[in-house]
Amino acid sequence: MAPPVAAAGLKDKQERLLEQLLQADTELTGQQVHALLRQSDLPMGLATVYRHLRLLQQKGLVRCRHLPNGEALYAPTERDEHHLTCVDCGATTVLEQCPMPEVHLHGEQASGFRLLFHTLEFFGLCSACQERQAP
Amino acid sequence: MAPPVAAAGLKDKQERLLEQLLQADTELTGQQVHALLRQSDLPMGLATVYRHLRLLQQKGLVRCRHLPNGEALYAPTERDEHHLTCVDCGATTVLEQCPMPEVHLHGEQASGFRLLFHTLEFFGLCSACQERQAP
DNA sequence: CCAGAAACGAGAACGGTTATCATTTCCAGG
DNA sequence: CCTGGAAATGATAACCGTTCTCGTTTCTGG
Repeated sequence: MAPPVAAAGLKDKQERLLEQLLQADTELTGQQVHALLRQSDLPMGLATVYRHLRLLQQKGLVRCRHLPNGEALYAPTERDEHHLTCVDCGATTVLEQCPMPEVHLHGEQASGFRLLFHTLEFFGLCSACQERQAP
Repeated sequence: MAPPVAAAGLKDKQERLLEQLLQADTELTGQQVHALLRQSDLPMGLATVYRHLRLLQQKGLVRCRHLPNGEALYAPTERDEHHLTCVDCGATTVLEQCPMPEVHLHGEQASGFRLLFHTLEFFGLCSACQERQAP
């Protein structure tokens, strides 16, 4: 009956983590997830956050991409978003639709691999950065 | 006439860097490039290597992707390779052919962006890691 | 040959991620 | 209910690749 507050340690932490990612409207860094959970009813240490984030990846539930600066961003796999990122300032735009709707590797190529997810990212210079370095 | 040795400071460092990447048969990390150049006839500092690597990216001549562990790998854009990476052990396989031969964003989506390159990476579990965690 | 600007590079600083390891939580049996 | 061992946890230290800083060197073209 009660809202999702006040409950404690009921849900598996992993579920909770995934939930957090689903709720967010953007990709989150490990630290951000940690910070959000920190002030929820089920806080968990940074180490645990990263541990489960990796496990979720191995289950194919979470996808992870890296910004030019090396930061890692996590998002639920079911959200099939891809991005356009400026190589200079790092600004990223979400692409409306996956330019590659249905790509699956030819079974053979993926010898033995169990495919979990893919990342398709585009890089370029945003107009601002183009101008800034044009003159 | 003389082999590429003994010459010095003739070529622009940036060209040299690109050359190094072209010669290599795999992607290289910034540190590896630095190390290689270190024992060539045109050594350059680590900072310089990274500086130019970024510039080359902005020119669309070099592509960069990140391994699950965050390391950055550089390769010439003209080498249109993509990979299959194990989320667990990090092992990567080169895909024979780009599963997405000709993708260009609809001009509109890339409002203002000047497209330089893309990275399409697949992630999964290699057979070894699948077995290791199966039992 | 000279002054100002751009490029360099050695080493310090950074910062996100991972490893450590002592402690706590689970659980299946006694 | 106890109990002992295994797995999970988390505070903190360690890592390590990358970026910054800043004094020095190299270019440029006047």
